[in-house]
Amino acid sequence: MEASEIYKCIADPQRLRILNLLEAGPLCVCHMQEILEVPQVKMSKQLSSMKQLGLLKADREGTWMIYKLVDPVEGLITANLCYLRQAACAECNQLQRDLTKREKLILKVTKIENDCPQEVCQQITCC
Amino acid sequence: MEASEIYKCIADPQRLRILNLLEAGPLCVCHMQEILEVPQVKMSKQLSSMKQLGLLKADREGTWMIYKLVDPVEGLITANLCYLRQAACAECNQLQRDLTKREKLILKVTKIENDCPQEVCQQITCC
DNA sequence: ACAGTATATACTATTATTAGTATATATTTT
DNA sequence: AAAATATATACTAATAATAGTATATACTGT
Repeated sequence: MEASEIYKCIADPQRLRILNLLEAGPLCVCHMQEILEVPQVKMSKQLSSMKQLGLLKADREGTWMIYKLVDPVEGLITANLCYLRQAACAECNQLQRDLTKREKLILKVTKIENDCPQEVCQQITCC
Repeated sequence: MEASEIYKCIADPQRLRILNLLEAGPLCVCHMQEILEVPQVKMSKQLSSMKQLGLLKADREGTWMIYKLVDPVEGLITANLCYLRQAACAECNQLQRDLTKREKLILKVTKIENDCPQEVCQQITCC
């Protein structure tokens, strides 16, 4: 895979947010959709293009589709996310907020609604 | 400056090559043009867009325009270049070749032709 | 002032990317 | 088998990015 393809992916704020979320752990489409507040089509199309690129993979769990980060370029994505999460720009702040939102959402669907994909709710570190 | 703008810049192989060259030291347009083997218009337009973005700055020296890297995002560009220069992809190999070509060109225009911008030929480390 | 060299810009044509609407598929539940 | 939920795709419209040709500017040396 060429480096420019990865950068092209990161270069879109929406896609960067997706990478940021998935770096923290697998998520299904509808939850990402809820966190990022985007229409379903857009989310689905972005995920499918990133999957085709080789940056993500997906497994079905019932009607849910669970997406995961692959990071085929040996740490390039991870290293950049690590940098961006503590950098100072509007986009970077958003990444941090998204992670917080992710935590809350997983807790809610797991503990309150009791309706969460296995692979997602397994991520809860403690109570 | 937003992160996505920098990534959009890096995402173009040609622009990445420019950043890679300038990270090694200032260069004038015609020399970059010679190393990258691209038409003058293309080089000029890319440089001007990168300058407008705030990634580069330029100083005139006679008829030459000397471009320099700014790296306003505190190490983000440098860190990625550092990574890419030793990574394994076609684009990454090109970066290394460009640096070699740069060395040779600077030596040639300095020592043989004796016709090199001050700021450029100052970079020669030793004989 | 003129010719030569280096660089930049305006304008146009071409191609790539994104967004939106509608519809389709896959799975589970009833 | 029908309804509900989650996700994906086809198609079209809109927008952005790139490339190319021609021309302009800026400086130097004669």
